[in-house]
Amino acid sequence: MEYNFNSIEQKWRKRWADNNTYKVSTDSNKEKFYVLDMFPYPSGAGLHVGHPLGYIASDVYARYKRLQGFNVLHPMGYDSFGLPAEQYAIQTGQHPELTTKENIARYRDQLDKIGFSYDWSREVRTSSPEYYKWTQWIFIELFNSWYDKSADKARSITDLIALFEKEGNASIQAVTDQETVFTAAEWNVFSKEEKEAVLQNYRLTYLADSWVNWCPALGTVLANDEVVNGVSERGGHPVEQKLMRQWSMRIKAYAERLLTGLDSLDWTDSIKDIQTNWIGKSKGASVFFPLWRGIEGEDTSKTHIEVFTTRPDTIFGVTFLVLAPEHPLVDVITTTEYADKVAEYKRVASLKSERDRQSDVKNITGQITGAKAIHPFTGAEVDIWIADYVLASYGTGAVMAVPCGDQRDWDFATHFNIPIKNIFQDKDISKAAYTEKDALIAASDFLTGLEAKVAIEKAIEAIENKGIGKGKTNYRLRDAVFSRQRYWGEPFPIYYKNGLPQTIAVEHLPIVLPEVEKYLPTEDGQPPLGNATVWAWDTANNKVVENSKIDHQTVFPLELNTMPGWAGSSWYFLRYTDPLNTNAFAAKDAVDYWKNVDLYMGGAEHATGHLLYARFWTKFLYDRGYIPFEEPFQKMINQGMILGRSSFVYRIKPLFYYTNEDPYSLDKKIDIDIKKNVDLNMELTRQMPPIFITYSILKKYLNDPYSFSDNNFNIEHKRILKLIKENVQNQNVSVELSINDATPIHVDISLVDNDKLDLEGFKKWRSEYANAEFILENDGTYICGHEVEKMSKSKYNVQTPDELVEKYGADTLRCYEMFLGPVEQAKPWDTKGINGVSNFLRKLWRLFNLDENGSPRLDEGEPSKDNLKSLHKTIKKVSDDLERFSFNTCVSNFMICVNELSEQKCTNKQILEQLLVLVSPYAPHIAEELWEKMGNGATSVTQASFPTFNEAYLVEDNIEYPVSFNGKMRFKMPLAAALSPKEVEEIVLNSPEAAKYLEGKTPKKVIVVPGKIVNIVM
RNA sequence: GCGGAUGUGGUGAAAUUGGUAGACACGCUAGACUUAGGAUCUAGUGCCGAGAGGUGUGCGGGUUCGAGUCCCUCCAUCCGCACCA
Repeated sequence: MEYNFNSIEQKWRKRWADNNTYKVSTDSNKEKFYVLDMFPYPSGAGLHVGHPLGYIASDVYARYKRLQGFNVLHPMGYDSFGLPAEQYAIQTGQHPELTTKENIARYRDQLDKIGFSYDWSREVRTSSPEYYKWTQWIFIELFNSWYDKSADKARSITDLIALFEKEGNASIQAVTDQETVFTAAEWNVFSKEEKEAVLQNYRLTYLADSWVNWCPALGTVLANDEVVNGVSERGGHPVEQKLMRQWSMRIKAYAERLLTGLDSLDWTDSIKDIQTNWIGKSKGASVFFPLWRGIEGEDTSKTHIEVFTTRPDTIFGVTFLVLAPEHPLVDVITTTEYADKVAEYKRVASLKSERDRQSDVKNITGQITGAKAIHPFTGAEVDIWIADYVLASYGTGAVMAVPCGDQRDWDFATHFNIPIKNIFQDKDISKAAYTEKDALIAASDFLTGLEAKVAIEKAIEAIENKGIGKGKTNYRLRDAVFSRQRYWGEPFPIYYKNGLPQTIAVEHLPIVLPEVEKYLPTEDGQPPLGNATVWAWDTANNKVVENSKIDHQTVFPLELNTMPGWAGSSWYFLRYTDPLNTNAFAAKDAVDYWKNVDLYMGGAEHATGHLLYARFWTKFLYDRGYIPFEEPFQKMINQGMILGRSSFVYRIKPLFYYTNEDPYSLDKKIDIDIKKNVDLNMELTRQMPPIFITYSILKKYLNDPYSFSDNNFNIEHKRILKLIKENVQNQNVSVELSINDATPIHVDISLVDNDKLDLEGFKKWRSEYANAEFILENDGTYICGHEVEKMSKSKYNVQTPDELVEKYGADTLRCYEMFLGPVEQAKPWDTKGINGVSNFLRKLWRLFNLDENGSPRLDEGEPSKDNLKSLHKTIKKVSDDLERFSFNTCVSNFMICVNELSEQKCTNKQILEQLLVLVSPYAPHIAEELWEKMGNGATSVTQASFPTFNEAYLVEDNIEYPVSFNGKMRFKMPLAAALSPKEVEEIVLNSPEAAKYLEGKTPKKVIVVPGKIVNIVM
């Protein structure tokens, strides 16, 4: 009976769905295992073969864990809010909800064909109100929380208010933007507005004016990681800086924990490094430099510039200060003498985009302000400069310049002839700054003679004792802007009363996205929700009502922004544990049981976005006691991208010229000739069929154009040339067919097999190629060129999983994607090898020796020693390999096993049954079918147990010892495994094979590694 | 510039703790069978060489009886960060 994958796979897809084979429940005594794929955004383009790579790997692992007896949670859903659907809506007027639904249906259809073991009853969609109700709830929880540094966790804002009422804010250790101090008495008489203004500085999500990446074309704000090279990641539109009132997330509060938490995670170093880098921790000190404005008698004791430095040990090397041009004190301190120049410098700096400022490193610019600061230790006066190499957004926006120890300061000082003071013992700083930390400090009062490490501590101590600063840790991580001026996102559960944000109680959630007529920003620049006519909050009836009812008494305007893409994806893994819960984001027992994700599979491109924000929200929910773990994703594997293999045809154009006018002559009439010839070519080329040259001839030419001669052309070339000549009526016209301007043209990969072009198909592909002529190989084929590129429609190299499932079956596709190579690695997609995998499954099928009715004719007796050895070798290899996520080598070993069993003509039932279980995570359909045919119809192979490895079957009586001389393997010698190293040595040395290499000499040394190798040193 | 990853046949790759480099496939070559299918089977296939043999894991060096694997230097490709004080 033939292996008919199409009907088998269809049958089992239906059977699994009907029987709820992959449904899991919390209620279980089994140990849990949580396998999750990164949330896909359902794009209109559907899936190509690159997408399922990670899904297949995680599915194989999930199935493997099930066979091992774990209760495996393996869900799938959609990150279904997002810009593309909105862009499409703007263009077509089609509601994003509709396109999103269609795209999801398409995704689902494609996913279903691959045979994944998802529990679809747990599907979630971020854009469904039942889901985003809880996204809104988390937002409110963040709004109602503050970060207590002394407890090092988030706490309820009501605790904070109680503290304010009792003791004011002076002694509260919080992560806050609050600068002024108030007493309990003062707090208690603050107005409601004043109180809220203060609380905004403490809340974990808060309103603030912030500089944002404004994208006018999209009418929205983008996060830093959504901006690539100054244009929007999606769409490539220009982005500018704009000050806007926005919701922000106080992620900075978690900077330290996000950093230290990385140690406990089983992620790649590369991702951890990216996050470490992004958080950007630096230890040092902030130091106050008192100002001296040069005006006699003025009290300057209260005015100072705060700088941040990581090298307080070099403070005696300070010869000037530099402020960022945007620093608020610049205008205050600049003397009248330099006012114009400073204003001009600031103007020029403001014109430069962030990108220009970054790329222009070589051009050193700066402006002296005329103001001077007092060195807090030496009392010396130092000039204060402004320069755009200092960033307003980092540290304090001011640096103490130590030109002897910092290269940028050195460059600046050298450029402007500022003195450089050397404070390093025996180090030359005439050519460059000395930036290493290994020098002894010199000429630095109490720091002289100390090493940097000691001196840093000493300096901080002195700074703190003197009251001129303190040790400080700085983070590069910024608070995250959380507002988007978009339609297709979660609405905020916020309305405004007297301009103050008010939250809506959880029992009235979700606040459902309103209908709008247009998805664009309003004419007066409001976000798209400004177009909604029913978008006001009625506090009396607790519902959304018409805008016309707004009276600012009981009916108030709702927030017009929506949440960013990362809101819904920051907690979705929690929802899968209890997706239908209407009373909580998930029931406590569900979260407590499933906990965090054990294996997370997805791309590395979310390193600073999703993976950081999800960690932040998880830590927050942990702090507030909602979940029992601090990290969302314990182990992560980043699958590599699958690249496309594009195929090319090469078009050449004939060159026509008048015979009586040599095209290469330098005649006086050359201009006229050229024009005549150009006209001739334009006219005649249009009449000619398109001509394509096979790649192998072209390759010869490209490899060595100089020695390429007409002899390399074959008879085809002459035929075409003749054909063209016949087409030209004019007798005075000559023609050449040169290949040096051959144009590569992408050709659809479905027309190419093994680099051979389907000529008839190609002619039908495009009407302009209908009469194409080809310069072919001698065997009459056309060989295409190829290149590895990203998969894209325009390159005609997209391979969809659907086509392959149709042609080879889902099991073959699954095995082949795994067989390609290590999952983490980027690799080109090439269908060439898929036949090999398809053959493997057919060979597996044949092992079962099915008769015409599909009943296997198997041997029910005891398996042979060889059978057992082949099987147990595979059990060991496959379980070892799966434990280290080496999916590709498993497939190879299945092949080896099937090859061996075929050779042994094994039809043993026990052996084949266990083999099926081993293979089932990779090829579930064929495994189920054969499992059933073997008489296990009552159960599914998914309920089987992973076979147990028995070492005994692998024990060898004889070992083929490789015998090396000086490390080079010369011959092999079969010897009894029981022999001692000494005995092995003797037998080998006395063998005739060895004599050949010994040449009568006595070896210097003989090394015998029992069971492994013999090495003879001559 | 800094940090990370990767580099092995014509191709995808394997070699888990230093122990037979190239398993398993693709492709290619030759052959068998055939009602000519993109089927199946057999043999061969890193490179150089007729052969004996030599040589070989990006380059160069080192440690070791033995190195794809460990150490040092350099090169290339990809990714991330980048005036970060």
